[in-house]
Amino acid sequence: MTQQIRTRFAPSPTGFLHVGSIRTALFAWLFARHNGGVFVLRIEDTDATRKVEGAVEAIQEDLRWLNLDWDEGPAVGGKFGPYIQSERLGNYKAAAEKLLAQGAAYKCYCSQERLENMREFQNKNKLPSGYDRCCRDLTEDERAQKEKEGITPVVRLKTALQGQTVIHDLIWGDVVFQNNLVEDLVLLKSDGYPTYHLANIVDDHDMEITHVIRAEEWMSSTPCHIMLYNAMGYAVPQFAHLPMLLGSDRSKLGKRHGSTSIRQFREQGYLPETMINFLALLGWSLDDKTEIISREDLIKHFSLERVSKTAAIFNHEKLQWMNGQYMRKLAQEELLNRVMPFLEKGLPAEINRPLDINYVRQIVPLIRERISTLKDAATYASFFFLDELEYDSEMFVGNKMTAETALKALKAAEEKLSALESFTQGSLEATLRPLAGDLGIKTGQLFNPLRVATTAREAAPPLFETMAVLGKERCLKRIKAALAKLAGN
RNA sequence: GCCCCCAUCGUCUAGAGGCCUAGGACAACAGCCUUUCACGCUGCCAACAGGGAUUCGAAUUCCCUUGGGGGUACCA
Repeated sequence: MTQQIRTRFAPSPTGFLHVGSIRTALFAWLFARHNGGVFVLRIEDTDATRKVEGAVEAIQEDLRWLNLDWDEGPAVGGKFGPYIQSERLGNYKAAAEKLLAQGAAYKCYCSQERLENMREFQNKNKLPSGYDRCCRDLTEDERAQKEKEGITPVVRLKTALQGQTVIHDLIWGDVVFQNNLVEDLVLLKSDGYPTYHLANIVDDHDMEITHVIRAEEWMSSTPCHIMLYNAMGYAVPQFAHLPMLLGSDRSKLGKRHGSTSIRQFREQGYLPETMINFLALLGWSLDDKTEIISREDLIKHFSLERVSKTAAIFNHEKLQWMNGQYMRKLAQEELLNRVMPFLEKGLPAEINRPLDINYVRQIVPLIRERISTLKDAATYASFFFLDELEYDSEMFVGNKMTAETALKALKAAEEKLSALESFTQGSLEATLRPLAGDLGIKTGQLFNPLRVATTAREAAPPLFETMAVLGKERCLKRIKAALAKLAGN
């Protein structure tokens, strides 16, 4: 019986979750689920200055939206709780004290100013960067002196000065670092909070995390983490560093690249299943052809071996295409339910709320092939709801068309339609198609002005279905308005 | 500057020495379908960064160059 696999996602509550973080969460979650393991959510709020109000709740909401469930963490608890680091401060302090006592760490009294000067000097003289270990070998007297001066020290790790540390990464293989280049990182800040480095190691150990799955940007501090594990007498977990997510200019995906928080994608009308599928394929692939893959298959087939090492650019076009795929795959009623809130929110203010769901139910099949996000529905379908349409008379005069033919066509259509009892796709087509012939014009020459009259759009769903949904009264009213507009020009 | 890493079509990727005249997808382009727009379908453009080495044989192994990314905080 092998050890139960436990992974965690450990975001800091500094705002809405970034899609890159979500990708990390997804991979950690998939790895746990694939292996029948445990997925832990832990909040890393050790930077008091960056904490954002409500972020802890927002993180959970986004994860729930994506259906990435956690077995232990905020809201669900667990035997290793609490899962919020600011509630575990005692643990880190104890760890720091233990390291201090065994001589594996030391107090550093250097001022910010001195550190800045040091960095500048190092850079200028092409020296390796890192703390110069000024306080590492302070004598008892020197330390007493500093304390007397009232300086609150930080605690730094006493890293090995020689030899090398090897990371056995599940994705990158063995990566070797020279120990003398590993910095004496700060473990405990002067405000009493731990840094990420300390808190992370202590919690991952206490929470029995077996696989640390995190972003590539953590690679370079991993040697230090390994030293920390060793100094604490902890077993070193397995590491898997995920390749970066880049923006279109190949730099770290950030605000400059448009939407980056998962919340923004949600608000733009992307489906959670799209986001999961899309993100899973950023750095992982099943084979040489699979693009659309279900959550179940993802769990079934996910493996770290198939994670690539190359950073990936976030491709919005492909995401949009994929969202269209998922939207079209949704059952009619399901799509209706998802679209409703976006219509309620996105339709022009003058339209009466709440919307009639039975009316929207007729509209959804007409627009589903024509929109690629839920949000698109509001702009695309607004003409179904508006009382007064705004016509651009140019639109009536399309290819091989004059205002006169358009006027003639609309006039004739109005008469025919007024007399029509049943207003269905079939009856409309049966009435209007022959009419074109009677008028001696092509069907397009009749249908196009009619489309513009009833929708005020050049691109709209199929005419007869659209008119049937709009209903006789609305259609006639719009045709009259169009006629007036045309006559006026 | 210093440390670490990466390198296949514009983009996401398949490829773990002969199956590769390098496959799939998005995008682009050209068609078909069609009352518009879409959807769908068909076709097409397009890549192994460069140079050495190993080998009968290299996209696949090694080295160098170049390019790119990440780190270099009392942030995570």
